[in-house]
Parts: sequence; structure tokens; C-alpha cells
Amino acid sequence: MDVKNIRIKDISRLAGVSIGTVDRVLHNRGNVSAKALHKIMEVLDKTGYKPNLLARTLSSNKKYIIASLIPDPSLDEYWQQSDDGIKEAREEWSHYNIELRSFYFDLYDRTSFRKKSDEIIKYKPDAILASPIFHSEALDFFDIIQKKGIPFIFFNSDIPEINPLCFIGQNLYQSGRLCAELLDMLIGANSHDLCTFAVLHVYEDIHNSVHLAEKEKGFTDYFKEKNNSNIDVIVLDYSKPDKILLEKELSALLSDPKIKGLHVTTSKGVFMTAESLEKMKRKDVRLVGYDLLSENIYYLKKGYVDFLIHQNPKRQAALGVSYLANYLLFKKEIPSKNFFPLEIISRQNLQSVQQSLQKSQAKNRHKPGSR
Amino acid sequence: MDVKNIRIKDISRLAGVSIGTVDRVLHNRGNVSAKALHKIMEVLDKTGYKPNLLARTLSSNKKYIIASLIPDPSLDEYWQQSDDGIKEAREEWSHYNIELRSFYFDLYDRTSFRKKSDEIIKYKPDAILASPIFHSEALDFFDIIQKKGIPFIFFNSDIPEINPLCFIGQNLYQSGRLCAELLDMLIGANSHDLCTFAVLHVYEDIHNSVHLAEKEKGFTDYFKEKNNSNIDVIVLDYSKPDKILLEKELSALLSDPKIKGLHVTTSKGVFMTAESLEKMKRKDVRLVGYDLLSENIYYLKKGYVDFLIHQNPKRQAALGVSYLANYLLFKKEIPSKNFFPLEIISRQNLQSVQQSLQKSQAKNRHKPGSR
DNA sequence: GTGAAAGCGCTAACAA
DNA sequence: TTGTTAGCGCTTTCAC
Repeated sequence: MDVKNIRIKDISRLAGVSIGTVDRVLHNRGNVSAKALHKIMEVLDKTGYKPNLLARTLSSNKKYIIASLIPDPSLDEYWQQSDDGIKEAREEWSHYNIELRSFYFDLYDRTSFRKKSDEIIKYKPDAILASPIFHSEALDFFDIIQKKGIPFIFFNSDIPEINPLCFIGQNLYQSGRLCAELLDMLIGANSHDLCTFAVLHVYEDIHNSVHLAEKEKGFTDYFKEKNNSNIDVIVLDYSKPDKILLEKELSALLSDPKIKGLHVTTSKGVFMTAESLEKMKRKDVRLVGYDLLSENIYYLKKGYVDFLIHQNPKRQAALGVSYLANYLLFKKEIPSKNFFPLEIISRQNLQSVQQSLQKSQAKNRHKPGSR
Repeated sequence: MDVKNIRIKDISRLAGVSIGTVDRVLHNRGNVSAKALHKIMEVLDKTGYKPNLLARTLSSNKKYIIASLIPDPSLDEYWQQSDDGIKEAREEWSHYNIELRSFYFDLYDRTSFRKKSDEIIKYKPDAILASPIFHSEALDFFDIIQKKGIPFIFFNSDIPEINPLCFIGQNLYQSGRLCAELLDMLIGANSHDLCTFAVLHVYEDIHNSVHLAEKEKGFTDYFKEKNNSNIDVIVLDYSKPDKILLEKELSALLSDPKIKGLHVTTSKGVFMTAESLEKMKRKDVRLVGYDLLSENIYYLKKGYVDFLIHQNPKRQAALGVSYLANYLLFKKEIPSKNFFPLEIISRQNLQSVQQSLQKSQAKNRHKPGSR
């Protein structure tokens, strides 16, 4: 029971070789006779040797640089949350010789993506965490990165063709289904009246059209499978909407009394829509949408939004860094996909979720008397 | 920018003393002249010295023992999930000289709690993670533990009087409110019919009566505040229920057509109630309850349960260990409360949540060729 | 009071 | 192909 951990020294003794040789086989560095190799492998297996990670990182005094590439958080609350996750991870890993450098691009300017990705290449990072928002630009960039053999992880958006080490994000199709279910529970399930649900794509730029399409598909599929002829689903696009215009369009839409619920597929669209609902005093229309933006939360509390799906951008980003750090330092295996849970936020569990997000890491700054 | 981390050696050089002396002030070990102390403190402050935790733990070759005290997981799926969390944490921290020893008591036998806590005292652990299910027994035990100065954390159940280092768990009152909201959304909000919701306490033992009362209070408060005279709430107790009996009682209860929704406050009560509903073919009654037991999930999928509140026992337990390990090794500060988010589980997000729970830590077992 | 030095388990450069 | 050795930053013992 109380076996102390086996050290390299023990392995070398048991195999009748020196620790240098053991180290060589542990790291496949070659220059080992077949006989020694065989013997060492045997001992390794029998003892179930696990390297001491502390000693490992302490000794191999390497500095690793991880670059992150995300939209500018100062302009967008959602990305601010991601950035918080990265900052938290930076703190956490700074002790382990991991340096984290952030690169921000403009969410609405693909050339800035290009510019920043060029900067990253010059910076020669050991790994990259990125949200490849601009498809074709990302394709070019990560093609180069891949050729250089630099590992990278995508989060929030995926580009499966370029095969990142891992994708971290949500299953958007399923989130569309979930929104459908929630609206269904709120209205449709018990109603025998005719009922129409509207999917609203409210967006300022086209670059996340794939996202929106997947959500839409999940939503419509849910009701297709339900096969209730009383329930109808319509889809509407509002690109580059301004408030006045959107309100007019919504007003027209909602003049149809069959419209009972809305599924807004973009985070900013949620509060824009909710604001219109408030002006129209239409609390009778149910609304489900995405993300804990402060304005969305405001309308959730006021009752104009019923459910928000939380993507947990903070934890997504932190996990991405954590994966890369583990990969670089410990060569840990990383799952190729990590789908985050679809978190349902309502008025009554909002506070508990917000609380659990604030938990900041205690700092390790020296305090005399501590040890 | 590229300042390499300051080492003890640097401090000693800057303060014109030896590293031994620096170490003495870092750990308040005395035997330092006022002058040296002053100078070192000054340098420490100026440089913002942060100790290298890796070197620290590697060097001070201490073994810490953490004891965990929870109900026997082999008899209860909920506690099995907690135990999984502890096992995961054991793996994770084994490299850091943290030994985790589990003590299990019988959930229905307070004397076994006493027995196991006696065992723990003999074991002389450096810290304890416990779920203090049996109030008075726990009171006695942790009084002793406190006098011995052994740090401890509670999870799942709290006993605020004895002031643990931290309590990890959910806000049960709020979870009652959440269940009320969900039922309200499922039925009440749009209905002008008379409507009664029933709170069902289905339990085998009285020891978690405080839990149940809090949930009940949250539930009833929600509807009190809503102040809708069409909505009524009743509360029912089924202690030590067998299936036959429970079904009879439920059948009687549900003969009242005003009963539209049930809030079952215990995890095992959920599937027992759902099973009865199935036998009675009463899919028209809505049911919200607690915990991802496999039987609860079964009935969720089948449509006899509408929402489950997930307490995430696995992550609660893992976090508890993590807190204690950080406290022992790094003297990290720990928040005195950590309320977990109230996670809403429905048919459509179930899979995504289960997926994210399975994520097992990649093992560090040696694989030749890795490093 | 203070400093020197050995050692924690591992890496990597160097000698043999 | 192998073994030896000097660190990584910190703790701790022991001699001065």
C-alpha cells in the first residue's frame, strides 16, 4: 500500500543500467542497445512508473509561449468573458514557465485578423489558442501554422478541415433543439391553438452564418420530429439592423397573434429584440436566446427574456489554455473535441451561475508568514 | 517585460545575506537580526517575489494526508458520483505528495458515522473533506477536529455553527424557487384555470429534513410572491415509502384534476414518483426534481420527468480536495462558501451535460515516446 | 544569527 | 552505447 513513488533511480537500479539510459528510453532519444531498451521497458511496465511532473518541469527549464487570437474584448462583452478566462489561465500557469500572449483582432474587420495572425507568426509561439472567426483567413493562417508544426486549439468556432488539436465549444445544432424544447415547454406543449415560433437571425456581419444555420436547423428539426400540425416555424433574417428598423419589423411580425415565441440566434440580437418587446409592451411573447451579456441579463430579469443559453466563454478559454499547457509541459493527451454543456439560465438560477463564475483564483503573491 | 522570475538567490544577493536567512524570514522561523529582517522584507516587497511552487513541493518532501468522510458509494448512486470526484482528485494530486484516504459510513446508520470518524482521528490526517450528514454526531466529531487544529471542508451538507474552512454546495432555498419557476413556466404562467402544485418529500430517513425544508420554503415563497390566487401549493410527506404504498397515495392525490405539477425534493423520490406516474399513464402531470441518477434520467427521457436540478456531486467533491490540497501545499486562501450553480437539465441538454461530466483526466501513466 | 551544502526527481550536456 | 554530473529553486540540517 504505502509504496513510495518509483523514481528513475529505482528503474535504473532494477534494470541494471544508469539513469541516463533510462532517461533516454523515456524520451525516445535513441542510442540505447536493444537489450537495455527491452529490460528497461519491462521494468517500466512492471513498476507502472509515473514521472514526477514537478521535478520534470523544474528541471527542464524551458519557457513555453502560448499565443491567443480572439476578437478585441474591449468592444464586445462576450469576448471580454473569454479574455477573462485567458487572464485567469495566465495567472495559473505563470509558475510553470508558460507565457501567454494575447493578440486581438477586430470582430468586424477581416484584414485585422490577417494582420494579427502575421504578428503571431513573427512571435514564434509554441502553441496557439484561437477563435477562427474568419473562415478563409483562418484557413490560410493555420495552414502555415500546421506546416510549421505548431500545435493549436480552436474554441467557439471550429474549422474541422484543418484539424486542430482540439475544438472546444458547444454543439450548436443541439442548442437549437434545446431552445425549441424550452419554447415548446413554455407554450406549445399544452396548447391546442395554432402557434407559430419565429427564429430570428439578428446580426451585423455575415461571418458567423454557419453558426446561425446550425442553431436554426436544430430548432426546426425539433418541431419537425414533433410533427404537430398546430405548430409552425418561420425564419427571419435581420442583417445590420438598427433599433428603429428592427422595432418596426418586429412590430409587423408580432401583429400576427399566432406568434407565441421567438428564438434569437445571436447574443446581441437578444437584447435588441427584448428592448423592442419592452417598448411594445409585449410580455406575452416568449423569448429564448444566447449568452450572459449584461443587457440580456437585464431583460431576463425584467421578464422579456425567458431563457438564455450560456456558453461559458470564460471556462472555454481557460480550458483551452490549460489543454495547451498540459500538452506542452506534460505531453498530456487532449480530446479532439470538448463540447461544453448547454447551460440553461432562467431568472431563478441566474444568481447561482453568476456566483460560480466570479470565483477568482487566490493569488500566490508572497505574504510573510505564509509558506 | 521579460524579467525572469526572481529567485531566493536573487533576494539574498540584493539584501546582502545568505539564502538561508531569506528562507528564515520567508517562513517566520526567527533567528534573524532585526536589521537583516528589515532589509529582506524591503527587497521582498520591491521585487514582488513569488516562490516557485514546483521547487517548493519538490524540495520539502512532505506527505500530506487528506481524509474524506462520505456515505458509502456502493449503496447510492448519488454518492458514487461524489466518490468519482474524489477518485479523480486523488489521481490528480498524487504527484504532489497528497495522499487521499476515503472513509465511508452507512447513510442510514448514525453509529457508523461515529465509528468512521473515530477511525479518522486515529489516522491523524492533515485535513478532512466531509459531508456531515448526521448533525449531532458531526458536531461532536468536528469539535474534536477543530481543537486539534485540523482544517476541514464540508460539502453537500453544512453545519455553519462549527465554521468549516469552506462549505461547498448548492443554495437549496434557491433551488426550491427554481423548481417553482420551472413548474410555473410549464403550466401556471399562461393558465387561468385553478392549479395546484404539490411538494413531495419522499424519504427513507429523517436526517436530511433540513434540506427538504429549505427546498420547500423556496418553492412556496416563489408562489407566495407571485400572489396568484389561482395557484395553490400543498406539501406532502411520504416517509419510508414502498412502491405499492406510494403509488396508492399518488393515485389518490392525482385524482384531483387541479394537481398539475409535482416538485419532488429527494433524488430517489423522483424516480419512484415517476414510476408511479408511468403506471398510471399520467403524462399530463409535470414533474421536476433532483439529481442525475440513472433511473431519474430514464424517466426524464421518457417524459415523466421534465426537469432535473443537477448538483454536480462529482465536481463538488473534486473541488473540495483541490481546495484542501492547495491549502496544505501552497497555503492558498479558500473562499468560505462556494455555492454551485443550479444546473437545469432537460431532455435536450442532458447529453451535453453528461458528456462534459465524463471527461476523465488523461492519465500520466508512462507511455514510451511521450515526455 | 548566519552561511554552506546536501538533496528533492528529473534533464541534458559531456566524458568515456 | 553508456555513465556521470551539474544544475532547476527551494528546504533543511549542521557547523560556525
